[in-house]
Amino acid sequence: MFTDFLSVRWRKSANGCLLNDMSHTPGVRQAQKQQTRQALLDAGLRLLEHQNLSSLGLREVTRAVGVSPAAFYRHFPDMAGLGVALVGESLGSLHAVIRAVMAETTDSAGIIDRTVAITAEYVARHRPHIRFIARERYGGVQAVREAIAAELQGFADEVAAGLATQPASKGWSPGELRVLAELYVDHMVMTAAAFLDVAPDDTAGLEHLAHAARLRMRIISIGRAHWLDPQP
Amino acid sequence: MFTDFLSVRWRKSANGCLLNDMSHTPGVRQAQKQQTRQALLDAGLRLLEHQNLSSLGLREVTRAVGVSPAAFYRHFPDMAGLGVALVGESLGSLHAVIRAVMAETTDSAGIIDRTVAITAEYVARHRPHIRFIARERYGGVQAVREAIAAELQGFADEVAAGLATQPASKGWSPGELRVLAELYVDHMVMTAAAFLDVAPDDTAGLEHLAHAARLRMRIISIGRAHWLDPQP
DNA sequence: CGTTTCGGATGACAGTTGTTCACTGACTTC
DNA sequence: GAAGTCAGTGAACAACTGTCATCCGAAACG
Repeated sequence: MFTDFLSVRWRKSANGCLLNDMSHTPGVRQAQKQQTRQALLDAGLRLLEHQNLSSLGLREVTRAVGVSPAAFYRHFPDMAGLGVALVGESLGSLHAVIRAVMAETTDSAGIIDRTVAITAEYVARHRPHIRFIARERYGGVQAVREAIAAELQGFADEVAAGLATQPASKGWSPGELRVLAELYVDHMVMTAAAFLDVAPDDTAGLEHLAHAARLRMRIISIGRAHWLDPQP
Repeated sequence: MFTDFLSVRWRKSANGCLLNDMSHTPGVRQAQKQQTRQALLDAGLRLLEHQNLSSLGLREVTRAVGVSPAAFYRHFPDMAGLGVALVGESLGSLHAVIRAVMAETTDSAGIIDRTVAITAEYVARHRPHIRFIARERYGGVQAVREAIAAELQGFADEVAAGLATQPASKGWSPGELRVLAELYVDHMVMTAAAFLDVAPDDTAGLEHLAHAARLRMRIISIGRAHWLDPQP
């Protein structure tokens, strides 16, 4: 009954875009499949707010979704598989954000304020995702660790490319620029993780953390500006 | 039989130091207890190299030690209890190291080199402990997370106190100094975690990481030196 | 010496887990 | 409209988990 209702809903939208991207196996079947796949991901993420991926049970997830344990295998080979999928979901949308921030041409103080503000907002909007990333970055599941590391390296690549175009990078070798980019990325992760430790509605605590984050970025920024000065 | 052999061995050493420190309940009994307690900690740490604390089973640990599952409760109320004990064991000895490094009076470049070298050596010598800290810092067990956070805050306190005595800190407010100290501590943790990702015998990789760590510290150090410069 | 203390062993308890299997029935394709 | 695909089911499997009441025997104590 319920499934029927959903299938009709999905058939309509499938009719709307019949011959768009995927040629064969189009329509209701795949839509329903991706729907329960997404339900598994959502339930997993929710359960992971208070435990580690390595202690999250397969049955626990399927029970939360309301499907049989065996159904899990139609979507992921492992719990590690669900983990890597969650990494993509958590960090995938950040590439565009980073590119946008790096493309802005403002003064140093302005870009620091904006970076911290965007980080705070992103954490506020995707709390469980960020918590998952922080928790599993050095967690017990190798595949997930590697997926996160690859994603963060991608971020560092983009930041390094952005830094290279700035006039303030004159005199920096590519290797040094890469280290600076990684420092910025690690600082962003560190700040995001710190935001997780205060309640989402504790505006005073959040502002305190944001202030500290801006201060740290300013120190790094000043160090970058005086990098070529004669050393004492 | 095996227990008998051990008890005789311990009786001898207990006779050697009969009336030393603890007045009552002295000797063999406590020594044996602390011995298996340590065995539990060691086995736990070894098993935690490839998994998370929240997925580590009580029976798994006792099996590795060779004692019955019920014996675990004589030493820890929980697996979380074993976790907090491991935090103390991992980070306790670092306070002295940090104090020693902060007390040294060398030039900025020298202190950076030494800090990175000491970090690398400490990681090399206590690999499983550091891995445990990195893994559980944002892990799924609240008590352990809090224990780690408390220990790291203690480090930041000591670094802040050390920075306050340096002439380079003129013009810094206590709050700003505290942020700087936390930045140094976080950077140390970040560097230590990075060391874990390369093989212990990969000297080239280790030197590459150490080089990057020195570079990052130099950026921060320069930023600190020019903190009071008029901003452009 | 006898008595008490207590670290550890034993065995059982009720749950839970991951994985596999044949299967059903709605969607897809010809 | 018949044939095929395939997401999801239900049951069963062996293995495992944390916790408990109970007992044992060596160390500690008077």
